[in-house]
Amino acid sequence: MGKRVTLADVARRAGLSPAAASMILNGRPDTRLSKDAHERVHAAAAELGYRPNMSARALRTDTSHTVGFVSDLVATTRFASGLIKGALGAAEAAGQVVLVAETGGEPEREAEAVSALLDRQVDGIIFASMRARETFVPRLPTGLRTVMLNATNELHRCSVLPDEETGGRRAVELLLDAGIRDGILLLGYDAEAERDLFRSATVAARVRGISAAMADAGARFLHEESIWLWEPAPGYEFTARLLAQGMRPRAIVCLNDRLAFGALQALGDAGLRVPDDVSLVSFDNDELAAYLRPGLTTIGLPHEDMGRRAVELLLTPDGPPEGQHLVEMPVVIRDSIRRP
Amino acid sequence: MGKRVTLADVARRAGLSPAAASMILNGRPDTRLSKDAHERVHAAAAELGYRPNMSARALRTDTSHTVGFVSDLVATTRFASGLIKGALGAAEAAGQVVLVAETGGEPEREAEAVSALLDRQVDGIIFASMRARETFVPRLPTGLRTVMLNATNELHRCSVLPDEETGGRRAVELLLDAGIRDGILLLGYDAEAERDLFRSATVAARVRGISAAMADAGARFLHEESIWLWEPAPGYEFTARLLAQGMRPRAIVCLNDRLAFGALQALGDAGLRVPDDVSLVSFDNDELAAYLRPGLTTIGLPHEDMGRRAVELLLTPDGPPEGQHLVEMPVVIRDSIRRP
DNA sequence: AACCTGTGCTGAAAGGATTTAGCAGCATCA
DNA sequence: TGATGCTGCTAAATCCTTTCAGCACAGGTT
Repeated sequence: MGKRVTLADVARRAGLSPAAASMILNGRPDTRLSKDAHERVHAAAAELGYRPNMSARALRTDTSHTVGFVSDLVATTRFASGLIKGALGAAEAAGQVVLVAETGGEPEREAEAVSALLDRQVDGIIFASMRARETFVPRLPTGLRTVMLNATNELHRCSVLPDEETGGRRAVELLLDAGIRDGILLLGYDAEAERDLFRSATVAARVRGISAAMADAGARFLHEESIWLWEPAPGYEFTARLLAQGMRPRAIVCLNDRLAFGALQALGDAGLRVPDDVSLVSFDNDELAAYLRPGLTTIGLPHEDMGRRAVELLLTPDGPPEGQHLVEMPVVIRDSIRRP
Repeated sequence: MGKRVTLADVARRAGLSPAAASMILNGRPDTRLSKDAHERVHAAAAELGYRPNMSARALRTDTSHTVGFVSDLVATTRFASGLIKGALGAAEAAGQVVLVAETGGEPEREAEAVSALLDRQVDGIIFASMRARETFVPRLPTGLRTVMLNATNELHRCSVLPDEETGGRRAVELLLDAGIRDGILLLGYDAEAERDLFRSATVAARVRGISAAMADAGARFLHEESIWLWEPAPGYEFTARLLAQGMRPRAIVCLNDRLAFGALQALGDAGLRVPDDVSLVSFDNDELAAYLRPGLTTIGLPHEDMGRRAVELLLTPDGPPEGQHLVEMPVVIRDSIRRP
């Protein structure tokens, strides 16, 4: 029953050919169809509630108004879903729809996912990564639009990344603005980490920004503690140990919120109050950061903005512009830095 | 360059008509094509790396091997992305691909999203909800397959829900198994909450299971504390107040992990140790639950299983079977319940 | 009168798969 | 010998949209 309305139905009702109706509905510029014809077609389309059949259109034009989103991980972190959410929003705004695939980072699944998307004639593919910065991408037909999201690739040069360097600067600046220049402890930087595929580029840039801001202020860290695993437990242990050694920092920069969580507990156990005795600033704006008391002031990862940006770049009329597109990291002020 | 391989190419190479090739590749049962023809076609397809054009197929058959996933919220909780992840996995296993749309729960966006999916001839739509149990669904063409995920709807009778009642029982049973029958405190139940659209059904079933298990064991709660906002701060405050009043529970059942987080802090501040002095069990298996020390023993929400299940139901050959399909909640044992 | 030039529109093909109807050849049967 | 049935395959229509080539007519030139 109730078959879908086709272009032919619209054309018939407007007393025109499907060809004319098609041109009019697509707003072809150079056509010579009368004003009257335009009105009749639009009226007919509206009255019948016509919606074009995307499969037919895709078959003919090889564009589906659909973008592919291939991610190594989807559910593990809020980061991943933030990227997707941003992408969905931008796609919706552009009248597109998003095909999502998860690959676990396995090249075979990735190749299969890409094939499945190409079978459906997606207009472009976003490759998002949660774990590796330089990311594997299967061979693709030339001319396919691609954007690397939180990732880079030799062959696919348009990528969207958080502006970690500026973010790093901001963290330090927050402390400086609070009048803290000395006695700052850095928690989490690991020279080894730079060689790690996962966070190498991220961490390097973040630390670069931190160092630059310190240097600009003519300040030096009281101590830099390398920590491999950025989780609450090590954060707790290292902080507790330093405190036990008699170190009395005025502030701690933690390279992520989970370390900060641990540090916060250790400070509490040592009878030190945040932010009165010690200020704390960290990175990521983890869900955690809002739960803690005091709430963590943190430099957030701009998940949604990045996802949004990726779609916008993908749909740029002339194709995605090459280059690293840096997205500003939000400064989330809570209560872990003392008021000046 | 390098145009895609079409069915006609395969047929030509196999020395047959496209019709024959189509039947063979689709494994039509009643056809009378020779064994030899079968082999030639499959060989040709493999050699050329043929992949069918889904748009063409969809145009002809009105099936796209694509499922729609319409969700009110995508990024807010791990719950949402877990549902998606599960759906993606099951879809991949079934050779399908997933079109995701987010609506914010707004009927207009929802209607638009559904239209966009129907334009692409999806084989069915999953309606997922994070916030409302009885969920709005726009009018749909008859015959479209639908599954409600973490939601219910009058007209669309196939839904997937967590088995909260059994989950509630499990929580209590964990305490009973640890030899704790008395001095149990219930934190979070709110009679008012039952009337709240969001978690009404969930909470009601959860509490029903808890009560049933207690009754079965002939046990009664030491105290039941209603808390409206299930966040760490209220968890802390209510627990601290009860302790200050001199209450000394042997165990606390928290209706979610965030409350438990607060309770844990309050217990610590009062000098009580978990699990030695007080055992703690809660719900949701929030990210938080693993971070805390001790790790929270919790009854998890089976996000991924639910997402997976929804796709499986959607693709059931005879259409999604009506009814409430309950998914078992996992018991996540950590260290917040004392060993017996 | 023949020739252009615009104007406003249409016919038909194309895109790639599926599916129905049916053709040719051969064997069987009466 | 003609009818019948089976086997193995193909021609052509169909799904719906887009797009190229071009038709018919009006009005203006030469």
